[in-house]
Amino acid sequence: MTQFGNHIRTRREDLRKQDRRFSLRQVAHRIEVEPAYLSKIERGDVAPPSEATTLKLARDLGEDPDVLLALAGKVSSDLQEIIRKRPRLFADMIRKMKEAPDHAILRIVREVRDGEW
Amino acid sequence: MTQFGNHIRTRREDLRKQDRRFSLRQVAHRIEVEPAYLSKIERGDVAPPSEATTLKLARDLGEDPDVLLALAGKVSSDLQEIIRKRPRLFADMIRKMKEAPDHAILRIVREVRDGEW
DNA sequence: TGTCATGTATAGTATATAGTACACATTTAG
DNA sequence: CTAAATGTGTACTATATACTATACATGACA
Repeated sequence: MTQFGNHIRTRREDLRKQDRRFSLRQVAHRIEVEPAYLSKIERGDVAPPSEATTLKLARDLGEDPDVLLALAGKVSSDLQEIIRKRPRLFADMIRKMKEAPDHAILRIVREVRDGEW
Repeated sequence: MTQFGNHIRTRREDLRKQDRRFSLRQVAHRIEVEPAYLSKIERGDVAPPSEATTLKLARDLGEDPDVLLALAGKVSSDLQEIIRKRPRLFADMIRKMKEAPDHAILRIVREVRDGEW
């Protein structure tokens, strides 16, 4: 199950149909890794790259960073920091939200955005 | 700033006043690490231990696992998994909650617990 | 006063993480 | 038809992570 590799290879090839600059080599150059390495990543020959490299990749391919990190089996370090500052509170909240349907969570996000406190 | 080490040394020594079984060596034995290693952890001579070892330590010392993991600079892998399953939703929510005061978050936890969806 | 438990210093190890470097065969484009 | 660009196979490497093993000095206590 090399979700990550398949995903970015598909995405890159899609973009490439419109824009030749999305060759493996050119993407690799822009995100500053060796072409051979990106090749191995796309084919699932190696584990997904570091957070930093994943984020560059997300930007280059126009993908959601959190989604791409999730596919890489990671959670953004800025989120982790937020949790670590109030571990009990956030751990509790997240575990409770585990079973909540999307719309319930969305409603909460909306409420908080509207500054309900 | 070796928060983790200081914290568990203090905690262990506190417990020890009531119970001789909280010597460094005996705790180390129960959580299945070498005494020398636990010693170095407590003095901040090495980085905090793995998640698994931190959890054993939390149990032995009667501490909140999420808090101890936070002091170790980590976030519980079960929380990470929850986030990774719905990355956009949870990333959004957590970032919005960053500025929210504790009582606002507590209210939300309560609402969700009461099954408001 | 000897022995038993305690904490620690020193040295070493296995595994994972995150890549680089280079050569090579194949496609693509002028 | 050839020069450049493309993707990939192979062989390394540096650094971090997470510890173990052994030996030793110190203090308690019976």
